[in-house]
Amino acid sequence: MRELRDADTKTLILDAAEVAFADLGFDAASLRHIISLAGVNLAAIHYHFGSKEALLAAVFRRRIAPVSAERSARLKRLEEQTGDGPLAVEGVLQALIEPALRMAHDPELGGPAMVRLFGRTIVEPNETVQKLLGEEFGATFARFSTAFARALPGLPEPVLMWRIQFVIGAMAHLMCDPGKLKEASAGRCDPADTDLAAREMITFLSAGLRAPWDTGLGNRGGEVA
Amino acid sequence: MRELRDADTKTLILDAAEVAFADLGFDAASLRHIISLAGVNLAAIHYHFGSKEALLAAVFRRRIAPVSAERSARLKRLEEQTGDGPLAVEGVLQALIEPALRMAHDPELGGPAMVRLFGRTIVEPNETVQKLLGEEFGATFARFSTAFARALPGLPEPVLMWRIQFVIGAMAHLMCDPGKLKEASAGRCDPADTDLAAREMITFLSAGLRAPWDTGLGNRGGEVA
DNA sequence: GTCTATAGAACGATAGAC
DNA sequence: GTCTATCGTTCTATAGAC
Repeated sequence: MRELRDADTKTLILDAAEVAFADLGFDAASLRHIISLAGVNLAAIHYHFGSKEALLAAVFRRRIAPVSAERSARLKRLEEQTGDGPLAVEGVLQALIEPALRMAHDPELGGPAMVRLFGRTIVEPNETVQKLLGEEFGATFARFSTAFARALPGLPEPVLMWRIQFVIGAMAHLMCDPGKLKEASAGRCDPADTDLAAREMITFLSAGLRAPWDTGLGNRGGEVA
Repeated sequence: MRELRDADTKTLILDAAEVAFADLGFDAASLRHIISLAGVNLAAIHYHFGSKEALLAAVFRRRIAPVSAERSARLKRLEEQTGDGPLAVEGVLQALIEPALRMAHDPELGGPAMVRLFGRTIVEPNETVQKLLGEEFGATFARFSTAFARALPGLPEPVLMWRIQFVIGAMAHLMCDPGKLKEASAGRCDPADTDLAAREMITFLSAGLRAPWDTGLGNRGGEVA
């Protein structure tokens, strides 16, 4: 466990970069802004990380492993408890959402800034960032796609693909810009209440995922599970 | 109707900026990139628009008025047809989504690039861009918030606020990065098929909006409408 | 209105002393 | 490992000729 009181330069940079990338986006967050937040020298970034791009990768990798592990563990537990039947959609969503939102309450996991950065990364237009996202999230994405398919037997695969994109979009939007909800609701909705946020998301998204689908024959597909 | 064959400098710049801002984001799309797309001089941008920020505002304003008008008209028609009862959720979603996606097929309305830009703007971290979005979208947002409330009587307002954010997030993600769905589905889902996209979105989102809600007392709220 | 030329600032990255 | 100083580039914005 690293002591905060004498955090080394590398950690100071990672912490500052996390906040800067989350709030401003990759392009707009300059190395000079990051060093001023971290209270270190400009050259230190290149010494420890090599480049801006490598810094983002380091920030991301530091936090994503615990989240991915927790997601995977929850999914595995759900699968074991379920046996051979279809998975509960809510359970799969929980395994996807809660480990990400849990970061907000634990500075060890990154805190609220890391939640924002996770969301931001998904909608970041920069190609380098998207490549990094694919490398770091690809396995998790595939794992959950399969789980959703097993939770929604009968749902045609293309329809599921559309719906998974909606799930990701809704998650990303709330995670990367929680201020918007607070502002729109004049403070009555608090995105910092992550237990509530998870519940609201799971309620909404599970209903969406389970919606009857259009068979393309003018009729509707059956209810799922 | 403006002739494309001898479009004036101002229009050339607007067209190029639309594509550049949509694909790269506001910060990453440089004026030099835009003038090279447009085939005009760098000074021309400042002469016609004054600043990069003012250029984005001009790009945005040129296209948003027809969309907002169409959205409002559809909502009004729905309200007139409905009378005093609750609005159909699907109808409200249609009025919100279809006018935006319709841009893709009509170069007069901006084409596919403008759909991407609409989505991109929503998730753009730049403060200036968010201020512009608030000014241009605020009235529409308020109008549709009211319509959703009327379509979902009994749904507590804070819950509705959460759900509207999920709707916006799902829309924005699909609009600003249609390539992701195509890639994730290995080409089997085509986001360019906007009729299908609208149907999939409306099916998913209306089910989410209508989901039973948690009353906070351990029981569930009634079904809506 | 359209251009060339350039100002002035900020950027990522690096060399080299300590 | 840490720093200062600076390189070379790119950015938005502008001055001024035509």
